[in-house]
Amino acid sequence: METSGLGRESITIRDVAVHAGVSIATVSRALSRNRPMSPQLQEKVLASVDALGYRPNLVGRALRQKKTSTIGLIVPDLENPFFSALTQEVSRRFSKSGTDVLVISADNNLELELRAVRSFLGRQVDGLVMIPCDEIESGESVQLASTSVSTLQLDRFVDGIDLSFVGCDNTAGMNLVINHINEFVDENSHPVIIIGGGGSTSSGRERLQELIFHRPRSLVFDGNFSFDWGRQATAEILSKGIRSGTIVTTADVIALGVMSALITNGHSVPMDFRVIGFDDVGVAYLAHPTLTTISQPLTDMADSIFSFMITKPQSSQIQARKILGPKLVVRESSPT
Amino acid sequence: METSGLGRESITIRDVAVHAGVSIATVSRALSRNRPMSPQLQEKVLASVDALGYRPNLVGRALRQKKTSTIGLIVPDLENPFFSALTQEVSRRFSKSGTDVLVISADNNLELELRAVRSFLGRQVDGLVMIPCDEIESGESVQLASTSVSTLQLDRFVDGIDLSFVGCDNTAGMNLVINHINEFVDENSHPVIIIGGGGSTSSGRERLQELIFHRPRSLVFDGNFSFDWGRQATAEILSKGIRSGTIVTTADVIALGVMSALITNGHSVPMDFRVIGFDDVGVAYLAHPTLTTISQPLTDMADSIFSFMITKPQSSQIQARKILGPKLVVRESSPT
DNA sequence: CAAACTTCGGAAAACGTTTTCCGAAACCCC
DNA sequence: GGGGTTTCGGAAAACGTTTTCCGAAGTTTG
Repeated sequence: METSGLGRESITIRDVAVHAGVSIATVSRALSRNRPMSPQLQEKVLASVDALGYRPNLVGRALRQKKTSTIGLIVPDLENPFFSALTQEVSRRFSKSGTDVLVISADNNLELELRAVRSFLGRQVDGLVMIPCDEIESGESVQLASTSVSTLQLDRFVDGIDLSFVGCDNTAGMNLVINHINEFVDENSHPVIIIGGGGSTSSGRERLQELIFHRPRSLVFDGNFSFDWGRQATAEILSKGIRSGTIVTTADVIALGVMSALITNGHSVPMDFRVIGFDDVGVAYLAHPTLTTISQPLTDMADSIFSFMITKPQSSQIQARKILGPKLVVRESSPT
Repeated sequence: METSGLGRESITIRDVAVHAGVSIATVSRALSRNRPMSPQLQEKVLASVDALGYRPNLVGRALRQKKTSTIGLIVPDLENPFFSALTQEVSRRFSKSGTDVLVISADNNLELELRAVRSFLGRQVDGLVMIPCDEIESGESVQLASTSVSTLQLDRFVDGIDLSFVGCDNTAGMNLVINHINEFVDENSHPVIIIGGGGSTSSGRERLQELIFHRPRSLVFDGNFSFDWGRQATAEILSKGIRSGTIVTTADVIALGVMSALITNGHSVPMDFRVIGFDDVGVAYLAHPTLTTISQPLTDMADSIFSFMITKPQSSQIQARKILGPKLVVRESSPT
């Protein structure tokens, strides 16, 4: 009787078969209920499984079935609270159905993104969900992914690639913002300042475009989706001598950076500057003042991704796009 | 010549072998450089690999090698910015060495945590890193994990389990806080209010204990690691008629909730209440006022986890504990 | 130059499953 | 009770790799 030791020999289906005095095929069937079998035999096998504490080796199963019960999710940056919330939501949705979601953060880096795709493909994931880093440059990664496995784009898409997409309607979202600011902005006396971000992503571009379309005479800055960029852009604004206005951003992380910089420099929000974000991340409600923003339907997005994924055997010609409706949440940073 | 279609037949090592006119063993060797071979043959094989765009099936490899080049990471809650930052850091560290980190969020749920362990074990991960949900109740999960695979505890540990741990020195961290508040707290006139969280986790408990030990006469609240709990506790404090003091919390997320609630109710930080957090998540610097907190050495933690993991073949008797030193970061929320 | 190594490619086993195929037994229906 | 159908367990193939083992060359050595 060897008491553990370093012996990490795991029990296989064969051990169970021997213990129960049946063939391995029978064990497999008893567990998978793939074919009806006599109850007493089934019970005998299950008893052995229990006695030995057998757990199937999913690698072996995957090799045989050509199916891993796993999907990959590639996010640009886990530290952006919007993406971590979305990740959580997607995982939750899939875990209900028994498929695991494996997450890799590309760290906003195209090379890492491509590596992530390759890794997932090699691992034979059953599907791939990508939030592409770049509207153009991620083309290679997305293309590679989509030719080998059922692939979905989430939140952002790559230009010119015929591939299903799930995301929120950024244009509609920005129109809500426009309507909102129209309530207090007098075009001539009260400047609108636009701080974009992620201009090389589809969502960043869509949001920025819509803003500029409706407010063509605004001062525009473009950077990336980060706290720091918000802070930096604010410094520029202040250095131009601007001391009041409405600052519309394309993401909460930017808006939070903006508010932080404004307040640090002694300017009041919303008295001097109104600030508006996009995404409605958890901290938007926590900031001071609380941040007006556009709320994205995270749960709906996750649900859509899920149903697209399981009904994938559609003709690959018909690529569906699911665009979900965002909502305006007015808070202290931009009172009417 | 069939132009794609739905045919998702991937090329295997056999196809490469045929194309290059060699055996599959040779192809395998050419790719793995496992055994020296003549350069011209190697080149011929590599050319075929390129021509066909062959990528090895990692499932097949894993089955044969009994090794997946994969580790699992189980976090309690991805939406807590501390954990998402830590996750990113760990992933980054391992990806340098070619092993993928698969992440599952247990959603602060013991059942999901156990399921995550089982899933990872079935997937034959080479190692498992856990941030246990509960100091006691996670025992079953951690035990199960550690008996089957090389397992490490990160940031939190389970009581009474002999298993390596990497984390920061919470006691030392709280001592830094104590020293800091001693600079302005007069024991009798200026109350210290303690808002704990995660009392059923080792880190939450350690932090709270140390605080209570040094400030035994403080008002103490205990809840969980969340914005909402911070807000809720603040409401209680205010309802008791307390209008000033120093509020020490056991996590930034709590502290941010506290500040938010205080300011919403018209109380000033730091004039009326000083507030202190723990973790130094990104938003701590963004809040208003900026939050005094204890900074944890995330990169060092990831590095330690990595080196523990690769040098695992230590005798399982000698369980190492790596405790890293935290740093105090004084910001606007608690001036001296 | 024969004997003893060394080098290097290929055949085949192995990893742990699921599933196809077979054949034996049981059952049913006139 | 015999032919046909159904039921049900087991043997073996298959999934895509890596690696062990062989044996045929080539190379050294006394």
